[in-house]
Amino acid sequence: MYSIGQVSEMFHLPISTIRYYDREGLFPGIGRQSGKRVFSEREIEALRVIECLKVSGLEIKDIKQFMEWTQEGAATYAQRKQLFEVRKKAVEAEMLELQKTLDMLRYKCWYYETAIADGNEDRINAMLPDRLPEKIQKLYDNVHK
Amino acid sequence: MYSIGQVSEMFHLPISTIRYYDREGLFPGIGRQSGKRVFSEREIEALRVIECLKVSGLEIKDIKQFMEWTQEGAATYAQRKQLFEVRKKAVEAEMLELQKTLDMLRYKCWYYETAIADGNEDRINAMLPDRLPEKIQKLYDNVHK
DNA sequence: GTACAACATGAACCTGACTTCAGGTCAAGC
DNA sequence: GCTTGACCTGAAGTCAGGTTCATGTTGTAC
Repeated sequence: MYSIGQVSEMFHLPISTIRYYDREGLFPGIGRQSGKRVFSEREIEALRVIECLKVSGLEIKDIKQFMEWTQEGAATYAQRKQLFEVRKKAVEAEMLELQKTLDMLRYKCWYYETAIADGNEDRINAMLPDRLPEKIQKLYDNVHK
Repeated sequence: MYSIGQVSEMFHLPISTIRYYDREGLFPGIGRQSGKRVFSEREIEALRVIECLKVSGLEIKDIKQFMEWTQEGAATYAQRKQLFEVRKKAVEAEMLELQKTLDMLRYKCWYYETAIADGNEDRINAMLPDRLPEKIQKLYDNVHK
């Protein structure tokens, strides 16, 4: 059993954020002791799931929906599973986009390294768009296709 | 040379967004023809960089800063290179976090698959926290450490 | 019994990134 | 010359996800 302050430290979240989550219904049925929130293992796991779903791109109101489903027991197993399947696909797609972004960043790093070495962009411009060093050409093509 | 409408289609961005970017200074020195914005290869490449930097987590005002650097020529090569290096590290860190998120999502998918098969969570709870199937145990440990 | 830290509340405020709105310009086709 | 479509503007509105504020309560330490 933890106080809001302890949870704040455990998850490196401001207290105001945790209270905001509670206000938004992310801890349905959280316990109270003389007015103070009591975080049990249930709420701790809820927070782990909240972090996960947030990173996956889910909005707070949809996380609330999920938390309501967990209150309804076995009847909502299927919905809950589907939610995680959908999030899994979203994260996989996001990773592909980040991979492409990384290629652009790597290309730009090479670009400015070269520009710094040359003192200008003339030599690079002469190589564009299809006479770049092999590895760099791949990055360039991947992003400028 | 493209009109704002053509650029909107090319990048699947609302016209209002492109105008907003211009208002925020993301196309310094963009051309005009009888009042209308003219997007040349310069602005097209700018938009590719904008998308990249946005995905990497950079804010609009910092992208504006970068665009100003590109106006200043060779004097800012070093700053620009460093910006991309920093973004590269940020994206690499983000990918690590997404990888962890994916492990949580995979664990939860297994969890609900199993709960659906069993009709309840009793058998799963009996396996927790360290008697899960080997592959699942790894996901679980990775997330609940 | 009073000071203090840690909690509580509702309401207002903030920020970033857009979007919408009301009204105006411009070139092309009829 | 009028309509139409594509463009323009500044100002205001929206939305998510918090944060801040003013004020109040509670349990413990001195």
